[in-house]
Amino acid sequence: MSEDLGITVKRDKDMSEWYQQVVLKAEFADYSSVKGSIVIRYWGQAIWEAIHDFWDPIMKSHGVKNHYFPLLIPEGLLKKEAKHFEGFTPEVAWVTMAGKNQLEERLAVRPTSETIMYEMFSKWIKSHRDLPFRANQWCNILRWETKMTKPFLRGREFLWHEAHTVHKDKKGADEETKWAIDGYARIAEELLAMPVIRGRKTDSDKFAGADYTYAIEALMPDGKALQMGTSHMLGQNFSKPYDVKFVGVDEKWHHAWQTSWGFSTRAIGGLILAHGDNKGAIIPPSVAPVQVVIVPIIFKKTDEDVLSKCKEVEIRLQNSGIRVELDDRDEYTAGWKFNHWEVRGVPLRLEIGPRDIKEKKAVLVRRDSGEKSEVSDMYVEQAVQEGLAEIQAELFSRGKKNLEENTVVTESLEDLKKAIKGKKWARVPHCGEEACENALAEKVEGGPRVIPFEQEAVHNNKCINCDKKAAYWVYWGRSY
RNA sequence: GGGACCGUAGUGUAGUUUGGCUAGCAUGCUAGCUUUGGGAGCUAGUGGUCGAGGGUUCAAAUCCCUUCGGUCCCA
Repeated sequence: MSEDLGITVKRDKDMSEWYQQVVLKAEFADYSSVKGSIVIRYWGQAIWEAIHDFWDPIMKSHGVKNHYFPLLIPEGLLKKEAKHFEGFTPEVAWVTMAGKNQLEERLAVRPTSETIMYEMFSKWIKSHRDLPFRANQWCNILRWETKMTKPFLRGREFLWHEAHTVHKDKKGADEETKWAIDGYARIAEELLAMPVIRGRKTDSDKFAGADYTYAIEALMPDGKALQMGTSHMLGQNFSKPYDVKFVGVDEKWHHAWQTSWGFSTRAIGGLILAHGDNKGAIIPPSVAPVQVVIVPIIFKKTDEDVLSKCKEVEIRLQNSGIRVELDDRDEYTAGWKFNHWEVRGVPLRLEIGPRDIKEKKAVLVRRDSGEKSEVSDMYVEQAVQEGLAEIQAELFSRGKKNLEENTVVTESLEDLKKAIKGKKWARVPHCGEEACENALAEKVEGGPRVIPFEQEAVHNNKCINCDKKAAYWVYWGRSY
């Protein structure tokens, strides 16, 4: 056995190196020849599809209709909302040439699609009867990051879904913004087994062009926060320049109220970071491309029996709606296969050998705990179902524990510094003023992550940085 | 925005300080035999524009410059 096989660094020792090895060795993704552009391989793509398959029907039943809008946005169109343009300008890539010819107007490769969508919305929406209007697209976007790219977590090109909604009044848009962030929390918590904090971004951190931005933030095991989804209340900031308006019941024209919200492949990176261990990834059963792998333990004389039993069990599990794979490759030993599937994070492994057949049982092994148990052949389906449910719950409660143990609640600047040094984040009172926030960022590593919806009383508390009265509790920490 | 380190076969690396042999090793891959309850063994074979471009030199993986890519640290 060589030391090079498998993951060669401990997760706690060097999380960055560990993460990179898991992504590559478990075939979630591979580097392409363009910096910050990764190839999402089958293992990562399957998880993205699982997220899609969970969320897409929820959106549809909420009235969202899927569309596809063009990749390229003319500069003039992108510029119409000034703050939006200013915010995205540093990261926009431009198409300036077509063949040998310079284009008359350069075209932006979409960093997000508000502008190109709203130009169309203004054409399509005429009456209050058209509202609420909800359009979504699953697509790729390009944001030209210059530094610190990391597969899934920060890259130039990534996949996401972006939904854009139009409402007749502020109330409708406010409610929609909240609905979306609650939905994202469900993806994170129910599907990906990652507990998150829901809240509002501080003004310095909100989406360029929004009135306010809601976000969900998860805490990674290295103490860095990961923003996993955002929902923006756009107010009338876009409806005015892009002329999205309707005739109300009062027979007058009104500018509409809008929201936009997105969730990206970044979540895949979060999932790997959040659940993995020294052996590799651990994928929550709900999104695992393979939920249980059957590894036959084969000896020459009996291999026909073992293989046919494995096939039988595979079909039985399939019929119970379980994603199962039989690893019947004869070029690898059983031990090799164990490691192969462990790096990839398959939640359960079922071992079936001659001994098991004789005793009418199988050996079931949990990826999260390594725990082995013998299950009677009769109850294999049930045991697998239960095992999957237990692992899903266990991963979530581990995450919950990590979140609780690594959240410090303090009103002291020193304790905040100590928390950040100790790879935690902290919930602290803040006055809410941007200058003060910047001053705090000078003193303490990290930045404001999110103002949680659930607020404790603040009236007796002073801002952690200045002596003014605190306006809210905010999570402060380093981030991806 | 500032700084540090790294780039040699599909993968991981030795060699670079002090320029000089046919660029070495492991793993992978291919074939055969053998083996299988935690990355098996033997034999034979395969695989390299030393990231790219330029310079110095009789001679460059090695020294110099530029550039691309990767990683980390600080703001």
